[in-house]
Amino acid sequence: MKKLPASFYQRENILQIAKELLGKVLVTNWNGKVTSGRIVELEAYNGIIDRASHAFGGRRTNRTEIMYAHGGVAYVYLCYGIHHLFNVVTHSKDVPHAILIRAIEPIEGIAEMLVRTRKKKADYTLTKGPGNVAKALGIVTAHSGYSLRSKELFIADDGFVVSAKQLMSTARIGVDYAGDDALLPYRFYLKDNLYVSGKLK
DNA sequence: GAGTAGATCCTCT
DNA sequence: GAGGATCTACTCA
Repeated sequence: MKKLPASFYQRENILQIAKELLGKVLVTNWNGKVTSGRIVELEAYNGIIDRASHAFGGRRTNRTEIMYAHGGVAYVYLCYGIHHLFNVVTHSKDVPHAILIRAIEPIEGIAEMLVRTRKKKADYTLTKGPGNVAKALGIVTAHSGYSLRSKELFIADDGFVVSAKQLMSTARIGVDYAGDDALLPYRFYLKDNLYVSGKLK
């Protein structure tokens, strides 16, 4: 397990980063409770030219300020008053690129995830969907701005290789308000993975 | 199995 | 004062 270097996040091509982030392992370690999971679904938000992004048009507010930081930190925000959504900030300073982690496949600390999500048994709903990912990993808005190379929160490479056959891309979910930009194929996921959100087939 | 309402609160206008 | 990068549970069939 190797933590991804800062240089991984600070590249310019967010789609390239998004593809490479698939299959990596997201780990949290709050108060000694380790939970981790493999990233199986995510969406890219392509900065100021992306209508679906909070930073569209260069909007800069207290909330989105984190997106303008250098790559390699977390951007967490509250949606619908209930769900914490975890994003990875990429690119260099002042370019608000971010990648939303939509689903992971649990690896470590499943018992702890069950407690956090108040579920009775572990199934594919445990970490399916962005709201559940943050909940299972214990990520809340207070962690926004947190480094992804810290002791408590990081993304690592455990040698898992995503084959070209598994790599799927589609339009993003839940961004109908974004007009034509909602159609961009910026959502990436691993084919046939149970934890991928959206319609079950 | 499909469709929809309700939860619930921070952020920006 | 409105609405959102969502999820769950409940209804109805």
